Amino acid sequence: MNLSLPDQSMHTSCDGCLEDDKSDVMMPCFRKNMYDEPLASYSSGSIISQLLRKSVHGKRVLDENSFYLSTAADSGQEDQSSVSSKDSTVEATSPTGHTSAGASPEEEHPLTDHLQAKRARVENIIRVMTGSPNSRQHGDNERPGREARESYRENKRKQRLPQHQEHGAAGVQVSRQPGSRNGENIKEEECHKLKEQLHSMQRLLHQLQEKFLQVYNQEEPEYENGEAIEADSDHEILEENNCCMNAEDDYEKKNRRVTADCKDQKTGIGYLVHQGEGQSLQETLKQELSKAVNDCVDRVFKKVSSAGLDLSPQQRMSSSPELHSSLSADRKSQQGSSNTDQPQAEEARVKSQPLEFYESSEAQSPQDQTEALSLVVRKPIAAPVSSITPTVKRPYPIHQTPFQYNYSAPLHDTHILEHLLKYGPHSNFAALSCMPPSMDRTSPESVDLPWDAISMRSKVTSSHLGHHSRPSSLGAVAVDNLCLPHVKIECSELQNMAERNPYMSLNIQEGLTPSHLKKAKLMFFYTRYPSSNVLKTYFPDVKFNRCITSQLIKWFSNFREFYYIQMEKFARQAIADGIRDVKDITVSRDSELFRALNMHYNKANDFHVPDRFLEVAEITLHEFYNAISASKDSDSSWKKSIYKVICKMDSEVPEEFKTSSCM
DNA sequence: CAGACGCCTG
DNA sequence: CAGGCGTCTG
Repeated sequence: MNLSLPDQSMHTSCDGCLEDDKSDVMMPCFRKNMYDEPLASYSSGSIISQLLRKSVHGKRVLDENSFYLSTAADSGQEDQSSVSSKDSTVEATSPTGHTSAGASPEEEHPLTDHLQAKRARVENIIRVMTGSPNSRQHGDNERPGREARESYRENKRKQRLPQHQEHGAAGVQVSRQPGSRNGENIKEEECHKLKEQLHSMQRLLHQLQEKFLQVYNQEEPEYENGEAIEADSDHEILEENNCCMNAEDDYEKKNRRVTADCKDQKTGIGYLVHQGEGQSLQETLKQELSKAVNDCVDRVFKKVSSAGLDLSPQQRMSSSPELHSSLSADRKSQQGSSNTDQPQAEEARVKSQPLEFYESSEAQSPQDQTEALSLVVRKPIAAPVSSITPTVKRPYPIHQTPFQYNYSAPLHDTHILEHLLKYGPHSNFAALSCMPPSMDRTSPESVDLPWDAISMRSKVTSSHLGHHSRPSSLGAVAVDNLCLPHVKIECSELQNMAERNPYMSLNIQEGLTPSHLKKAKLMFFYTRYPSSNVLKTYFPDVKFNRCITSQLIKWFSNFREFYYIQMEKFARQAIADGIRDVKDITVSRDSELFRALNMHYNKANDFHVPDRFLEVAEITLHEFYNAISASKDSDSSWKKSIYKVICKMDSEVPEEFKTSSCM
């Protein structure tokens, strides 16, 4: 298999947007922006400081109180550029006065001021996230451009939600005297701040979940009485956290109140914290926070979107600026600020978390589902969520709940919509299953929203619900979480593995997602007969079991089926066309055969099919032509010999495909 | 017997 | 693409 892959084999139309690094080239193949700046860029002791500084700098989202939800990595290149330009525009009208006030001063200030500023920023983030979105609209540029620190400190006390927040921050302030801290303490403080953020976000998640429940209850009143209150907490590994010990208890208590999703996120966080000797602890915490929120909010939007957004398939798959803007008409006006200042920082943040638990839902999916259930797990979000920065408002306003967040990278509405429209609302509404009983059930704006997701996975209920220790009162909604016992065991094992292995930050999937399918299809260009080991190698983010393996194998079997059908069809066509010599039969990129295949395996046409595939296709076509010409097709198993030939022509799948996050 | 494959079907 | 079934193999 000395199949040298053409240099451009992984080339894509959007290569210009990314660096030349090979691994980076992989991503654009799937129209994902996998940002290339490694986390190591933040190797300095205060990662969060840099992040926050960058967040503040040029964006002013904090002061703008306009935190928008966005998904990070899956934005198309065109999106990227369009967003950038938009952001630039917005930036011009945004309170740029803050920018200099917020960013530059602290670079020169001594450590004390620096830390205070950082703290202030974090607190401001929390404040903004917990504050009412209506309290201040983004557009109010005239917001005074006072010193950021002042502003933050002020807001810290005025606008933070009661309880934990104030509490935790006060604790920090009291116990930590600025100027007397060494690097470790700084870390601790940052960790603490992040935890405060987590608390805040968890509360917001809670609110979101309340919204979910409201909607749900209005749609599915039959479940209202028994809403599952998910187990308090199966795993609490946060005690492993070795920083911010004084906040730990409080943190733990609060975490117990959060939903299953939160718990999952928290578990991830806990694990990440556990591994937290790394400098990226703060970073990972931040990421997890963002992801947790994003995950929940995404569900909201999926739900909302199911209410009647009507997009053509093209639109669904499109990342076009048009759609982008059409779906978020108010985004521009509310957009906090520009990305353009710190694109690399955001990119780094995104890329630094390629395999993390941004999809808590996946971990809850029934991995050993029976065949009654579609094996493709709907992926809530195909892209990692980033942390705090740019601001993209969700296309749908969610009233009553002040969840406006900001995320580091542009979380494109289009992507969210694209995803949810393409795959439907993920059934993973695990959040609901552990909602606190005290829910506000009167959310008028949600009454009309259909809850398609509820029926989506009803197939599963028949077979596995009974196994769950706490039969879901939410019906199919929680089906994904109703893992079979052994599934649950595997989940636990996975978590244990994650806890034990500091390097295992893979966002292990409990099921195959459409992204995996897409990846598999692209892999088909290289290998038609992948072995189980190859599959396991190239789907490192998949928790393999018999079912998953079989599914993947089945996928490739289906791919082959289509492939050979096309081959036979075109071979017969060639014969019908009177072609006498096999050599007259070629397969080029212009060939109809290739176009048919490309359409099937590379629908988006964003992947440069390796030349080798064309060769194999041509050989296959020749085989079929020869066999048919020799009337071998009268034999019932005449194709077997062809299969035998073709199966030897697999080439090695590029390493890039091993990157689980590339999808 | 499990796993892999192919074929057929929906 | 998934299910189901039959076949083959080790």
